[in-house]
Amino acid sequence: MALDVRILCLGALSQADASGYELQKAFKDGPFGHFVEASYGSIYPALTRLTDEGLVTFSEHTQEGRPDKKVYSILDAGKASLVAAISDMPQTDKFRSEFLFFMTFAELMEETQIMRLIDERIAIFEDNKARLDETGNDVSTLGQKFVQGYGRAMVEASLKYLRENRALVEETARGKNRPPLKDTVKVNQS
Amino acid sequence: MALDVRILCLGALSQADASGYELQKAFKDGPFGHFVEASYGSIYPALTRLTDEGLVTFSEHTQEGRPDKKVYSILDAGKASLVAAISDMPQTDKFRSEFLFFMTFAELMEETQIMRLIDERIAIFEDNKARLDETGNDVSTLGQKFVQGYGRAMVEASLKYLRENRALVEETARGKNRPPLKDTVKVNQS
DNA sequence: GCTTCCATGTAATAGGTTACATGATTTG
DNA sequence: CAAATCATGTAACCTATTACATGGAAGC
Repeated sequence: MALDVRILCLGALSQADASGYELQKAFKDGPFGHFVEASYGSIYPALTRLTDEGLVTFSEHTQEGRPDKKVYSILDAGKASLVAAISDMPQTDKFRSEFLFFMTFAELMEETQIMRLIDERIAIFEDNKARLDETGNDVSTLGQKFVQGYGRAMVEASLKYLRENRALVEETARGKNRPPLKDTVKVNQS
Repeated sequence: MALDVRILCLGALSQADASGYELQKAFKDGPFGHFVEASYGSIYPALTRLTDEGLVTFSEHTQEGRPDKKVYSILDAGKASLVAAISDMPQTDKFRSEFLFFMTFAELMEETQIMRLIDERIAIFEDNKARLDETGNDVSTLGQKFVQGYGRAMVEASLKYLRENRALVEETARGKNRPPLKDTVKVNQS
């Protein structure tokens, strides 16, 4: 698989040296955050293996008041490996959404639950948006800007859709003389 | 995990009886297509297990000119199980994009490769859009319409962003007296 | 004639997550 | 005083993918 945790680590290390701990944070909150994820249980073994393969090195840093850490740096072989990886054709995105699956069965839920689902969704995307704006400052290359812009476009489109349809669902749930819910979903047909 | 293949199968079977083969097709091309996926290697064992647990049954259908098939139906216990599953709070979406990861390292690629990447992406989304319009006819419930509309909104936002930025990247790649690529990415700031 | 579609199923393998173990320090 | 942050690592587990096995019929 082209996008395993090892390649992820190489990608992050190509931009800045980091420890395993920092890599996890970077995947979670950094500019990769919205389309990538990895746990410590996969990052640490990946770094060990990358070291064994001669793609990265590390130096140990002793810190006062904090645990020691290993700061990894990418080697030329690692850079070559990254370039090779991004020369393959990318697989199609994997998007797995429990929210959308749940919403498919909206008729099995109560209105209050549906609204709660949508509201939480909106809150999550507002968070995402805020985080994108925060991290906006430390992106510099064309690629990073493109990716960030893409993320922002998606978040904004999601929020727009959710807000428009939230209002419609709410209205319909309140009034009883109105046409059935299923005819009121507002779809943005281009 | 709330959204494993077993729940996926229950969800699909709550809407219509189907064989394992048909379920895979439904996940791939049907109304779930854009946010769910499952292979035969996971569906068949899942159906066996659901049967053992008394959540579904099947009847064997012998067909002329075609292999026999087992058509599965959801039982009341299965429906209850599905309702229980969608009562949990959904996990946040998992979105894993090789395309975006690759694009992050655009400076390591040649312009032609970047353009190829973007063009293929656009083609994929146009396909998705066409498929959404095709399957648009057999969705009927509020939930299905909501989910479909969401998918359409995402696809359209993606296409819009890709097209706008494709043009910009192309222009910048052609002219040499222009500002560097990294300053030209068009971001839709709300 | 080759490929795709129909149809089910198993085994090997890969890949990851969760939980655990450990422990000082800072923040609430 | 409890919780979160920093920091690394391992082991058990789970889940799903890939490849394989099988085979007729229909479409190109």
